[in-house]
Amino acid sequence: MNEVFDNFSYKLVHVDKKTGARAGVLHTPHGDILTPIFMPVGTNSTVKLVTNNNLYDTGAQIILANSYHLYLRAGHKLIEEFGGIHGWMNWNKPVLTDSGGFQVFSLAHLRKISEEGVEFRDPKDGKKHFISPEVSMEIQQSIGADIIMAFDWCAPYPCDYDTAKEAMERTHRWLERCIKAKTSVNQALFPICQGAFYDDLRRESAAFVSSIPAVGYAIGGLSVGEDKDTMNHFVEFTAPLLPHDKPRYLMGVGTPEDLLDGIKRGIDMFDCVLPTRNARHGSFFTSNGKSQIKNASYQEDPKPLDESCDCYTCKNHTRAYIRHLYKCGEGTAQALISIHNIKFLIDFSQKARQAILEDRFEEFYNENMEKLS
RNA sequence: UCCUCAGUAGCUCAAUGGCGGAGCAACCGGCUGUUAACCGGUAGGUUGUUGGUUCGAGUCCAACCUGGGGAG
Repeated sequence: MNEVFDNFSYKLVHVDKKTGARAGVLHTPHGDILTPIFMPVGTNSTVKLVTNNNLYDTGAQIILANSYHLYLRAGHKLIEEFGGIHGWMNWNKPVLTDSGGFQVFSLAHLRKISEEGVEFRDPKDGKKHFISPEVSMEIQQSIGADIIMAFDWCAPYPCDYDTAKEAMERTHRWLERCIKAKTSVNQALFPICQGAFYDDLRRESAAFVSSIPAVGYAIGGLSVGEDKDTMNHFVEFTAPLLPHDKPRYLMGVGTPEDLLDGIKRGIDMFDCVLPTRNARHGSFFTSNGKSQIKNASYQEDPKPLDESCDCYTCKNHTRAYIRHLYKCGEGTAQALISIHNIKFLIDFSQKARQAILEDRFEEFYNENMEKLS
């Protein structure tokens, strides 16, 4: 089993004395990742509206792509012919692919689940496709990301106990099938803890996934519509049940506040569509909370999006200019805000890391939570 | 000068003689392993003007004003 992990290692560098927040280094075949880290999402093998050079400039250390979307278009076999996702998109840093498990949740009305797997209808043309743990592994191995995710059943919120239990147990059986189907040694398969919003299920799922040797472990099924207190409870409850010496990935999270809350509770990796989706919708992060470039108050504002940010956008452009572009429907505005939002979250995760290394994460947490609210 | 068509929210247009609406623009908000450059909310009116007919007029009648088209 060990040879599977030869190309990966994780070193827990420091644990903040007061909070237990963690700083680490995850070594992958395409480079090291300094945790805690925010990972931008590039579903279709591009972080929407952001070119690679701009993405490198944000300090992105690893990006996500999606198996389901790339299987439908352009096709995982084609990507494999282009040298896997790194060659395909000419990105030389680590990549993580999601398994399609989130689409069990997000495309709930377009899919049918069975023990064997999930039948999806393509939202674009209605054609049926069947994805099983084995198919997901095949897709993800062709795509060739450094980190691949188990094919899971992400349950909705709210979710009754019986369904939550069924989703969790099936996720566990599917995990075993993923492990059996996986043959590549240059990819780390992360198991996913499910269990919806029930302590006993979360405990059982955390114990199950922890019993399986892996480079890192994910917490799935959160940030699916529940309130913050609920999410924080289940992160706080679940994270300590996962192996202490392995990275913990909280899937689909989040906002700057969510990063603070997650890191405080022992999370090491985050991904979220918010920085890019919100950018396309005109919303940007600042040290003092999010705002909307559409607001009339920015019409003549000569300041950058965030005065304490040194991203390409903030170094070069004013709020007035970006607002003008946005109101004119110029995609450049969305691209500029995307760059800013991504760098903002990555910087934020790395500042948190520095605070952890210096045993001052609690102050960092309090100070930023105050400013962001 | 005459004929003709039109005039309703910032814009483009709806509304049998019976509570004046929509889309866009404006303003504001939401978005969490992307079906999302999306979704939602708010505001916005002396229906060109003045008279008339009518229980009741954006709607019918008259005059005028403004604009388009045509004739001379």
